Amino acid sequence: MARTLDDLAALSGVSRATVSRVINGGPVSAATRDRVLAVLEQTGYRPNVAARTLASGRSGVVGVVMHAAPRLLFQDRYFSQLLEGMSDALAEQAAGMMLWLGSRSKEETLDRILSMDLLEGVIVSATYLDDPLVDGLLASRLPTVLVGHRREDRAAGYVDVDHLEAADTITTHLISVGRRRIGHITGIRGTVSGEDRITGYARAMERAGLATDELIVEGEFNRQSGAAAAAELLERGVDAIFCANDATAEGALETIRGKGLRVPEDIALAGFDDLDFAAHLDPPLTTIRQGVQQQGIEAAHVLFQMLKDPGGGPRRVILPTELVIRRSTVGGVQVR
Amino acid sequence: MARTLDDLAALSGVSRATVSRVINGGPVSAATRDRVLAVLEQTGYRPNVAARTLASGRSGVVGVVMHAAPRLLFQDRYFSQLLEGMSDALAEQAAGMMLWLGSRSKEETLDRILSMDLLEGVIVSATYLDDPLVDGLLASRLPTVLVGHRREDRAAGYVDVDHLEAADTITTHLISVGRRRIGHITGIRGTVSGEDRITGYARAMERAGLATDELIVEGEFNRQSGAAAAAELLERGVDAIFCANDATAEGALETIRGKGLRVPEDIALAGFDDLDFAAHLDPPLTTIRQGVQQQGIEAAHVLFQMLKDPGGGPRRVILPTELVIRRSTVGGVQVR
DNA sequence: TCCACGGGTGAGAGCGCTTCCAGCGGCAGC
DNA sequence: GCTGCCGCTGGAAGCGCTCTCACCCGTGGA
Repeated sequence: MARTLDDLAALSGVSRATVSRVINGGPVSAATRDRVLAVLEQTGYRPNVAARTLASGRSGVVGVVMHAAPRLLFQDRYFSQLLEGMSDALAEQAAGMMLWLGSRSKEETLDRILSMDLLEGVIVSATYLDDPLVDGLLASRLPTVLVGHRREDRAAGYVDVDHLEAADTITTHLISVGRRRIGHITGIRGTVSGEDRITGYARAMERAGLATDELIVEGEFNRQSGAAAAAELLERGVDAIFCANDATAEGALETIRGKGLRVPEDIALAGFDDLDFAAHLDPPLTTIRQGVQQQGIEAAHVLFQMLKDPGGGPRRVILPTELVIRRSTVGGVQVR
Repeated sequence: MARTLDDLAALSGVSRATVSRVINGGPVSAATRDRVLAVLEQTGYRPNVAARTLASGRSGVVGVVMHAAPRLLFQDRYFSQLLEGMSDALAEQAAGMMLWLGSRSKEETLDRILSMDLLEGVIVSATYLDDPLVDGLLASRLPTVLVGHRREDRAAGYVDVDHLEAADTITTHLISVGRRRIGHITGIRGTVSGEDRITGYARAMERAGLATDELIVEGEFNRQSGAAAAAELLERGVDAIFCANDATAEGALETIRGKGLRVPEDIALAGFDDLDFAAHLDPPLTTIRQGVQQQGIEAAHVLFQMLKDPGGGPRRVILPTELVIRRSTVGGVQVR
């Protein structure tokens, strides 16, 4: 089996340079091209990635960085869905993807990625507003796409959903079903999604002329914090709770029922994410569906775009969300 | 900032070869070594991976292959935990990891991995007994470690847990609490874990002199199939069900309670995996805990071992499992 | 004092590929 | 018929590193 360009050149009776041109789309006469292509086909030749990278700087390998705390990382399906989406989209055009999870410090991870000198671009999932890893990548000359983050000030591409708008929508839904004392259990402070959802909630409340004093309690995107925060809100008196994500809502639900209260008759409950279990809660949870897998796919496409047309400026994509109304906010009526 | 070996050589007043020796541990006088190390430190030099790979064949990059159907892939935390374990272990010694999920056909994936010519070794998570991807990797000269699979016939390293023994243990536990008509809802046929768990179950039953006729129903490792299979088993009459995994058990639980039966009074229920939710079911589920993350870590270590000592023959690791007894098999008594 | 030896070092040849540059032949224009 | 141009092609120079080989020099034995 032919392994190197020289072998192929010999087999097809042309020079190595010409074979390289055929592979990379350089100017070659039709006759020569056909001949070489035939040999290429028949030998099943694949270029050596290391050599190609060394000579040209293009490797076809892109990096994916998901530097989150282990307990956050794969706790829900967010990162895995993202990964699946990216993998599918990258499979079409890239040679492979290198993955960095949070096994090292951010500085160390950044250092390794940059010094690798192998990557053509990076997709980084950033959950926190401030992230030195993101800063470092953006400061480098490595084409970078952010997922779940927005930086207006830089030449970075990004993909995100409009948390603010979605939070506004679901809060407005709660208002529309007659709730007035609507509490909010936040996500982790300092995260993009956490902060944006707070803002969206506050905006909807304000527009409706409703107060939010004492109605915002800090959570941590998980069941335990949801349960604790819900207890606090119940004490302060609420008729609805919008939780920063589904896991938080699950915790809140436990607390609410533990106190002998009914959902949604006494307390309407809403989440965010529409994870698998949301539809299986009792009652099924009203929530916001965001196409996480689609975000992964889009991120890959944005990166390809940036690689293909480096001068074209960064591309920004905001994906739509969907309000999924279930019985936790509109009891009695059978929805979905 | 110094970027190439030549720069470093100039800076430290030695030849490129000597700098390379310092980096790679060749014979160098102490004085020279110290001098070069100082420069190395101060410049923060990192070797170019592509060039190093091209010249030596060693890249420090290992491949991780998880070629499963999307619905299987990250449905539960199995693959993500595996990934986290590997990532942590690889971080210590490898430059990076390339990931392949099931976005392409197995043939295409295999082809890409092999032609990449960049990887030092591969860790492949194989769920099915027969897998052309595994065959192809083993047939190549690429050092390969299997996770969740055993091949006695080849020079492959592997890491696995003893499903058979574990299934025997949990079945024996059901017997020891007085059950006699113990049904088994299998995993997907043809998977290593599915088949081994059947065998373990059958072995325990046989040893106790209990029949298994009509007591084995095929499942698919998920809730839906568990619910359906349980219905069938209940019709045939059972006093206990051992499910091939926790998700299956969750489905079975729904069916059992749907028929107005009590767990464990009427039907004792056992699962396998000890996923997060197992402890939160009502009643909490007796199951087998397997250290998935640990499997990932071990797999990385086995691979490093093989890379360090290629002649040393493959290493095989079987990790222990743990029987976690909860109220789904021993109601009344408060366990855990 | 001479020779054999060996640890430490540098020169240089690649690894497989891309890409610049020069050259070749054929065609149009004069 | 000769020059000029242009499209293709091959030669060759690297990309940054590893590793073999030869060499240098200092040491110990004869």
